[in-house]
Amino acid sequence: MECAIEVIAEEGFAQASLARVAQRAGVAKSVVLYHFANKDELVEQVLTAVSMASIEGVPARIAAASTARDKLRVMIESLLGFVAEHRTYALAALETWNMTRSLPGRLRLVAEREKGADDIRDFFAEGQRVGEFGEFDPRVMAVMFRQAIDAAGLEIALDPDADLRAFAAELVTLFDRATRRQS
Amino acid sequence: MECAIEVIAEEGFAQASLARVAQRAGVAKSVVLYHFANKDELVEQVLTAVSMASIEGVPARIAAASTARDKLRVMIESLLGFVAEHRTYALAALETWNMTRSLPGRLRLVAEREKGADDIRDFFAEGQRVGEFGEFDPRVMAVMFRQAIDAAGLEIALDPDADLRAFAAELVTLFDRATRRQS
DNA sequence: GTATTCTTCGACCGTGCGGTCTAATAACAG
DNA sequence: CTGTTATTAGACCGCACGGTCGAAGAATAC
Repeated sequence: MECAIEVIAEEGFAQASLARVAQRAGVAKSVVLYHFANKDELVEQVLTAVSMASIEGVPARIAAASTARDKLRVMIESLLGFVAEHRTYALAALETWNMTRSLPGRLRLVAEREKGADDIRDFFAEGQRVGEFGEFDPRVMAVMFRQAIDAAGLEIALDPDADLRAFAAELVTLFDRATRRQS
Repeated sequence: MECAIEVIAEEGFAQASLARVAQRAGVAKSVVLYHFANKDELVEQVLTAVSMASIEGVPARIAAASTARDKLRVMIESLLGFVAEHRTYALAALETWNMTRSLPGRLRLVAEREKGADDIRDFFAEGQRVGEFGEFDPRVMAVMFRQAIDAAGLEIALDPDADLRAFAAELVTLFDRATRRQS
């Protein structure tokens, strides 16, 4: 699995054939299929593992923040911190998700991701309810939040030396302004 | 080519084989290769055609706007208007771009897209220079602008009946706030 | 030590891919 | 009508893919 993630991240999802993954792991192709039943299962477990890893410890840090604005900052910094520290994982997640969207029969994964989006939307809605955020469609803001996280993955995909700390800081101020009250 | 765009948009880039495109066009596979040399050329021309179509008339409308904030609004509304009116084209562009990024040897196309990103970055920088925009990294803002446009494509990919007009309105206010002066 | 289970390997299979080639046909120029 | 060119169809090729299978080797249980 580790090897699968590496291949996807470094060579792209399209190049991540079972043979290529097996070669990287130093085993025969059939060994991969012995442990994973079929390729879809491999991909699904990769996606699950990566997304689990990406949000590890984030809920705790969010709970430690008192205000909604602070939680928002923590979320951005945590997620981009993960991308920066686990570039391979982040790239694999980006690649896999992009491909998964178009390939057929992956509705379960899409549904899961949408559920995560709902959580973020609810967070913005709650921030509005308590009066911290101004008026905006929380769903649209949630979509843009996710796009911002994905953008971090794109950054390191195009430039491995990208300064994600500065990028995160920019995103924090951007969303801070975008969620302000008053017109 | 029209058929290629349709297949990519409706069935996904991965399913858009030469045979599938030819079948859709009602011709033999070899006919496609007679007109396009190879698949890469087809993809490249599709991407070119779609991106040309997406910005058709946009420069004129931008020039008609006087302030930078107005130009920003016009850009968002124009691009999302295109997505709404030519969903097939927009979906094909999204699909193709996503795949192209990972596939090898497509550096030319990536470079072209990056040039377009530079233009948007310069637009934001100019807006800052004349004092209309506040302080932020124009490159990051340009990245998020592009992500916002892509988000529109994702919207119609997940829900064909998505209300892009409302989505555009939300984006306009979002970016309007994000580019405001003062902290 | 033997029987059983777990794991690995490499050969193999069917399929669909991008791409080539040949022959037949349609369009057209003189 | 004739020669030429543009266009089409379909058979074909080599390749890489996901996946299967049977035999051989490790581990483990008793």
